[in-house]
Amino acid sequence: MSVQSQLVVTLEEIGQMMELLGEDSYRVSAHARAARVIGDLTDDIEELAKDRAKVLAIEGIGPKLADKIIEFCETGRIPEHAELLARVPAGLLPLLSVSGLGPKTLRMLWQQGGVTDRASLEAIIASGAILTLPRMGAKSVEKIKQSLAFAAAGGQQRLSIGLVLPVAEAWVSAIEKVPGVKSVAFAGSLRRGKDSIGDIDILATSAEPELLADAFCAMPGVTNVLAKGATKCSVRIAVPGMIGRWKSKDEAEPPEAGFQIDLRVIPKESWGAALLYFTGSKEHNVALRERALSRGMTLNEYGLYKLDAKSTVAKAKERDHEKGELVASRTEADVYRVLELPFIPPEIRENRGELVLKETPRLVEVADVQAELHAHTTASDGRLSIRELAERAKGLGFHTIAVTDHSKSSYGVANGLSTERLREHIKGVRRVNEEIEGITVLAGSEVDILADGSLDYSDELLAELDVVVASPHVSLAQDSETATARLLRAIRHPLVHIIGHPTGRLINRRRGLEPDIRELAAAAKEHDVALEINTHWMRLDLRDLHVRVAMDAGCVVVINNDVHESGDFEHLRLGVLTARRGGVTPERCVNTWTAKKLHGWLKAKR
DNA sequence: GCCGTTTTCGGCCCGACTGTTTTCAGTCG
Repeated sequence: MSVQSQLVVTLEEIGQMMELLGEDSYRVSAHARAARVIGDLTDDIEELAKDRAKVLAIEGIGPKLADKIIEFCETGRIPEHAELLARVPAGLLPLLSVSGLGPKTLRMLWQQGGVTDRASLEAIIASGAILTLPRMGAKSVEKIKQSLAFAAAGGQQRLSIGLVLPVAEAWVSAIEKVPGVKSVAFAGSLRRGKDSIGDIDILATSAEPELLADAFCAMPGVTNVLAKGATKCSVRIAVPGMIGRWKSKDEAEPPEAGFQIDLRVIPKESWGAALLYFTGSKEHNVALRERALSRGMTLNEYGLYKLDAKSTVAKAKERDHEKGELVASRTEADVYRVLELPFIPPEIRENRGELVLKETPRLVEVADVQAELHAHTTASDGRLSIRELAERAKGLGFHTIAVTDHSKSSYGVANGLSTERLREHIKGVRRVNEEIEGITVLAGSEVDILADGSLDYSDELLAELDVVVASPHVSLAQDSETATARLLRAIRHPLVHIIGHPTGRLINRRRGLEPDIRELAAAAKEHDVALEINTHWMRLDLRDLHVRVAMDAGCVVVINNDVHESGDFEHLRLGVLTARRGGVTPERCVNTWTAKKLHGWLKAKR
């Protein structure tokens, strides 16, 4: 784990332990916020820590937290963390993530019920002793019991957006068919395009809210109704945790994940305010509400209200919005406009600097993508022939498709091509390119970056190819320093155009390499190499924060579907969401370029 | 513990639902 991730965990734990000790909630949230901003940092925290002023410049970091952060970077520890660990049973911390168990309840269970970990919690539930504790009735205990069982079955994990998006879309269509329903949309992290999703938030307007609530809770697939009210319902459904080619043959079918769907029914005049509110992120919302307050307004999910002259913050606190004049609520854009902001695309609503934008950024869109530069055929481990691949790409309106089958080291796992087979394959690609009209078919390779950073084919052979995608496939547990050196060597190779799925991570399955992305991005900029955003739902690699680093460094990216079969082209939207989260504009994404510009870029390395 | 176009002290976003309560605390998003 990098120093940055270790620091994030340490700060989070300090906050959690303070919370369990019942300390001031603002100190608790200061630590939680610090953990988040450190986690989001695209600068090297160890570098920053050498200059106290730079640490203090981080939003939400004051003198005390700055000292703790610097001490951690210098010594690898924060004394306060150890002191707290001596006072709080370590076994309590994981219980905080059990749904329905909050800090107050856990603290009470600890101090009055002797609970110190999961086992002791289960014991007082089994013995019935828990029922004698304050606010612990039969229903509450049953909920805790269920949540524990649910967590033990692995039910609380986030799932890849690629698995969740189709489920959410199916639910939206089902809800649209309920009588009385007017508008339906999903919001939350799904709308923001995060790579993994914890639950689905759906927003609806209806002429008959009660009917909708009943219908929603009775939908096929619902395994559990968690809450049901007039405007808000929560249910749990089952979602397969894994599908497709990433499951090894001897692996048992993974358990279905219990997944939560929240439905909010709102008046149609509040649509924009509600969509804004439920899309989040929470941090973006908090920042918006603070902005509203500073302008004499208050924002909630029903609208933006102007407080009259004398009623500023004090009036807002009375939660009496009847006295305020509604100034915006119908569309998100209306709310932003009154707050003197441009429309902020959902993907960048993370309170990572988007509130200083003067105009809406023109982020890359699915329709901008005109080329695929990473595709496999039956020559290695793909399902399509060269021609089928080219026809499919042409059907999507692409001007260019690159055939990039695996290289020789991947023979065992992906039927990688020997030198001889690649030479034959190039001829086959050239032939199809001659025969087909309306699309350029390029000869390339997804060449393995070996453990030491060397490439899997000779330079002489690579020079015959139009496109070289260099990717790591093996030795994905290397330490950070080795991984950085390995990838830097590939970036500096004069014949390489693209670094494919740079970290090799698989969502929920494999951590992958943890190279210094800042160094890679700087080198990629210098050598004009594109870093790939691999769109496969299991990869989404580069991930959003890495993309942001790449954009900050001034380098270019490519959004590649890593096509193995026809359906893989449909992953494009996932990669585009990730790119947008990283702030990618079309001019910085090589496969949105015209054929002339893209081909010129490729030829510059030949 | 942080922060400042009314503040260097006194604030810190807002609302729905549940369960255990006779008016609200806790959790969640």
